[in-house]
Formats: sequence, structure tokens, C-alpha cells
Amino acid sequence: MDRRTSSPSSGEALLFLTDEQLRQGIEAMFFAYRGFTADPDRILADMAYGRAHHRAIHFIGRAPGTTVNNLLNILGVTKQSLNRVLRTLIADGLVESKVGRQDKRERHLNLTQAGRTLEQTLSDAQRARMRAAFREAGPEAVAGFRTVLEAMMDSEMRSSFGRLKDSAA
Amino acid sequence: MDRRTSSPSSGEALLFLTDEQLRQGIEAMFFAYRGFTADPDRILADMAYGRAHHRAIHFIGRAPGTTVNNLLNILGVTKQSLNRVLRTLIADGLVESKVGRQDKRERHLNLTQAGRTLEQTLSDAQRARMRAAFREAGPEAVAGFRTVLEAMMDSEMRSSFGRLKDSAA
DNA sequence: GTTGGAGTGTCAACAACACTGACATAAACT
DNA sequence: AGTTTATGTCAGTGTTGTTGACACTCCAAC
Repeated sequence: MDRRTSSPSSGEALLFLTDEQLRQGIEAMFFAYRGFTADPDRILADMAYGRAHHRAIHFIGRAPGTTVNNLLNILGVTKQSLNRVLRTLIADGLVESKVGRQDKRERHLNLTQAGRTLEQTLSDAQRARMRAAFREAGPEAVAGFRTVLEAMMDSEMRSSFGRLKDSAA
Repeated sequence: MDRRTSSPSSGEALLFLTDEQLRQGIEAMFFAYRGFTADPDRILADMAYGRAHHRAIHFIGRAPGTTVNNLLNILGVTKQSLNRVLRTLIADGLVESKVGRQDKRERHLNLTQAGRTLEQTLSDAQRARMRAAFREAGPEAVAGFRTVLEAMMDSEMRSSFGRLKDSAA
């Protein structure tokens, strides 16, 4: 508990857990998440796609060849929800689904060239905002940001997150 | 990829802007937001309410006597969306709507006792998670977290956020 | 070699929550 | 008197999530 009494002028160090501070954290999270999704949402609104398509494209791009089940675990939705999204993405030629070689029940998902292009467009917008925020806040703030977010995840999500982090060699 | 390997010595300090770091920030934000809403969502699932009700209750509790229009600006939804939620909350006796004294077109919104009770229940769950994350991460990390989130908001949201912060005397 | 279960796809129905557009009312402003 | 503001409401639509049910393919175990 006092492992973060690093600041000797204690008052400050203890204040950060008041209800008011927590409330502000909650509200900051709410407003920031809206900003976070605003740019890709604007782009997607013009197409027939939504946020769910963005998420699918993002994680397929991140882990090429992933199976449906793996994606299901990462996204935390039902297979029916995911399937609806995947069906349109495959029909529109943004994602391709290949039957597994070893286990032919599995489908391995990859972005097509068109899919990669859209992925780029979407994440460019999101990264631009993230980059601006990171630059404005500075590296120490960014480290803190990451630390708090990781602590806020559910443990299952944290392990998904860890696996993604590590796989990015 | 190496377009910002420009600083040979202080590599660390600039690494926080690599695409990989930004991607991890994006994913952390995604997973953390899910955790952030998970607890209240579970509670609300048992009642006939959803996340939208939670948001309305939160901000009415935060700014008692606020007008519908003000709430509209904070939440960033259409009046039809908000009205659907408010109607049920008022019908269920969680929120009361009073005609303005000066300007009788306005409706001032307040939580009833039952509303305050639900608000407490919901934010207790959310605060508990936030508190655990803050405690685990430590005060410097929390400061960084807040800094980055503020930088990530749209400017209009940032001013809403500022007003809320200040109003908490 | 048949059975059980895992991985996947799909149909149907439904709920929450957002949107647009149109219209109504009352109060306030000019 | 005419316009604008604040609010409420009706009707329709779209995205994303949910359950529940059923089919098919394949793997593994008995």
C-alpha cells in the first residue's frame, strides 16, 4: 500500500483515491473513449460498416491466420454476432477464410489487399489521435496510462492483451 | 519503421510513438473499456436498464438540476435517444423532472432517493474497479493516465469534462 | 466403426441503443 | 405578431449484441 508513498509530501499521494478522483477517472474514461472511436466511426459511417467491422479487421490484421474461435475469445462476443460481421467482410472481399490444413474444421482468417487498405485507413485515423495525445502527454504519462489500463482489464482480457503484445516481435 | 529512430541515444524516450506502441495503446484502450463497463453492465442486465440509463443517472447525479439540453450536450446523443431513457427513468421514479422557475421551457432533472440508491450501487462497482486499478498502478501512473485521456478527448468533450471537474468543489 | 464433442456456419427472433425526419407545444425573445 | 428555443413524441431504420436451435465436418476415444 505504501509502495507508492514515493512522494514524501504525503497528502497528495493519498488523495488520489478519493471518490472525487475516482469519479473524474470514470468520466475521463467515458469522454476519452468517445474521442478514441470518433474518427474511425466517421469513416465507417459512409460505408455499410460499423465499429464491429473495425474491430474484426483490426484483430485479423494483428494476428493473421487466426481462427474464428480465437477471434471470438479476443472480441468477447457470440459467434453469431461475429459471423454476421465476417460474412459481410468476406462477401466484400476484405477478408478471406481458408479451411485449416491440419484441422479442417478451423477457418484461418486473413486480410486481402483491399482489407489491408481499409485497415490502414482506419487505424491511421485512430493512431493519429493516439499519437497526438501521446506526444502532448509525454512518455512518463504514457507509461502511466498503459499501467492503469492494464490494471483495469479483466484478467482474461489481460492475458489476450499480453499474448498480442508478445506476438508483436 | 525506422523513420523516428532519429535519436540514437535517447531511443527509449521516443519509442513511445512507434506504430507498435500506438497499436498497443489502442488495444489497451479497447480491453480496458470493456473491463470498465463490465461490472455496471452485469448489474443493469438484471433490471430492464442498459448502459444508456447508467450514463444518464451518472450525469444527473453529478450535476443535479441540470437541464435536458445540457445533458444532451454532455452525452452527445440525440434528444430522441435521451428521451427514451429519461421517460423510463421518470416513470420508474428514479429521476424527477421539474419545470424551470425562471425559464419554464426548461426541465430540471434530479435523482430521487431511489435514483440515488441505484446510482450508488452502479458507481460503487465501477469505482471499486477503478480504485483497484489506481492502487495497483500508483499515483504517478494515475496522473499519466489522466493526462493522456484528457489529450485524447475531443475539444468539446474536454470542455464538458473541465466544467464537471470544476463544479466538484 | 461408432459415438461424443469441438469448431464452424446459419436461421430466426428479439432487445438495446443509436440515428433521421417530421410534427406539436409552450415559453421566451425581438 | 413572428421567430426561436426547449422539450416531447411518433414512426421508421440500422448496427450490434443476445438466445436458442439445428446441421455439418472432423478429431479422438472407446
